[in-house]
Amino acid sequence: MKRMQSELQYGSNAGNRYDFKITQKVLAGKWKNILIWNIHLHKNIRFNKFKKFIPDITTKMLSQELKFLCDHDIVEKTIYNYVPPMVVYSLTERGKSLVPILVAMNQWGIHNKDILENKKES
Amino acid sequence: MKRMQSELQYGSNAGNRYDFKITQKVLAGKWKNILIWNIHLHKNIRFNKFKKFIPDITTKMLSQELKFLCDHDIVEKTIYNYVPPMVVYSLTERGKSLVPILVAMNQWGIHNKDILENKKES
DNA sequence: CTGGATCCTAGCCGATACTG
DNA sequence: CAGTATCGGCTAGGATCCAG
Repeated sequence: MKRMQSELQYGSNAGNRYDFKITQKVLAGKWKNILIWNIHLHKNIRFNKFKKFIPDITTKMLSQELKFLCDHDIVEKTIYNYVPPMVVYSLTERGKSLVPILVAMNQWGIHNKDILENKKES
Repeated sequence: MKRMQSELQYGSNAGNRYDFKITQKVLAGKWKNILIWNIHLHKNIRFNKFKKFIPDITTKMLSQELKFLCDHDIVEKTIYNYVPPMVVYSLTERGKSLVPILVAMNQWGIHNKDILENKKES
């Protein structure tokens, strides 16, 4: 057997637990963090509004990532049976508890923009 | 032209700035955060010690990710011209400023372990 | 309007072998 | 001891089309 890993990679043995990996899983990828951030900013968003706020995203990725976040209890969807249908997404309590981390990451990013150019200033 | 993006994807227009993307870039992937965390825990580490603390990593990934972190001024390497050679890695000030974020992510992970199993409890 | 299903590609990452 | 080079699989994510 190569490794009897769970869903996430820990140090395999070594008693090390990298619990931040759980958080990373939820924020990883190109879109998840942007989606959470936008829902946070606007409190709740309808499906098509995302594409207005985030022009580059495709419906596939939007749908897929939103589903991921709902399945992991970060985001909550409310369906109104109108014609045409209306679906509103909002943050769960768990999702809201993620915001401070995104804020911290945002702050760090602002104070460290220069790493984008400065590749190795000898 | 499709999009005149910089190195990172912002919302392309929309005035939105996702500065946490900068931070994500530094913590992204399978190993970068684990490496930073281990250097933080042990203050400084020699190359081969990493493989002791992180058994699953290959030398390729270790070397590659360490280089990335050095190039982005997160990690600092000190070379001692011994025989055999000895190289020690430590966190820069910038790298240390990343630790609180990893701590926060770690805390969030500990308090939200259940998302790993609970896929959608209706 | 709100999605799901398919196909396809670039890049991440692992396995393995080699070097100063 | 401390790396680099090469080959290749897997998967995240984009394009496009279809559906309730």
